[in-house]
Amino acid sequence: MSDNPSYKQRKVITIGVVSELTGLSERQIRYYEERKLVFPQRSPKGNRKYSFADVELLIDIANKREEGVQTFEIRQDMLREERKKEKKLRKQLLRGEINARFGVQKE
Amino acid sequence: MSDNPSYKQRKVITIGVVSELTGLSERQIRYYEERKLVFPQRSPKGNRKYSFADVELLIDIANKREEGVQTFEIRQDMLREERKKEKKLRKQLLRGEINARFGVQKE
DNA sequence: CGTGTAAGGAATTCTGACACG
DNA sequence: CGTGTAAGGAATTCTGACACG
Repeated sequence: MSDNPSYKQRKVITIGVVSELTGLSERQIRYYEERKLVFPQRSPKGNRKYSFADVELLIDIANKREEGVQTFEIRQDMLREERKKEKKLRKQLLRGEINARFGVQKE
Repeated sequence: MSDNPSYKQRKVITIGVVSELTGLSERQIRYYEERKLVFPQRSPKGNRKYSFADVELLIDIANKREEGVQTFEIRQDMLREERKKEKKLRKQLLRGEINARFGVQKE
């Protein structure tokens, strides 16, 4: 009751901390954004803010880069994955499985 | 599998973000630390880092302050709560309920 | 392509202190 | 007691660019 699991998604971590957490340089992190692999939020004054999910994604990216995978390919794979998930979700929506899974919410 | 729920406890949020999240001024947040209500971690260069749990605690503190509760009393209540939980935990340990609850981990 | 670095400026954070009440 | 503020310095972050490969 009240334990919000969206901690993982909240964008609250500054780039310096992300750098420590991932072992990547700030330069690298910003570059991966340029290549559309990560999408930090911006604070009012323009500072980047990342989520734990972003941190994990960046670690995955770092691993792929070590294997020699180019940012371009990483992006392709990510886009494919996304489409796959969307497709699945659309199917579920059609079948009304969402209600079934979570129980029908009556206001 | 692999979804670490310790997001809530990781100290990664800078004081500026905590201020936005809680509505408290940085001055207030630092003062509550002085009064031993919150315990941020320090980065190598001395910057404070907070967890989501800290943020929630600070929100609770803010609510109590609005009700006129003094930091001194808030601290007392927190210490009492802690002792209560420790007592409970000690009991469980004696009974071996920990293993029962989580299943026996064999390395 | 992916990353390092120096550059200059703007914003952040820190501490210790004075203020008011 | 709890919080605001001005002060001065140190660390952070930002962008655009040049460099190497």
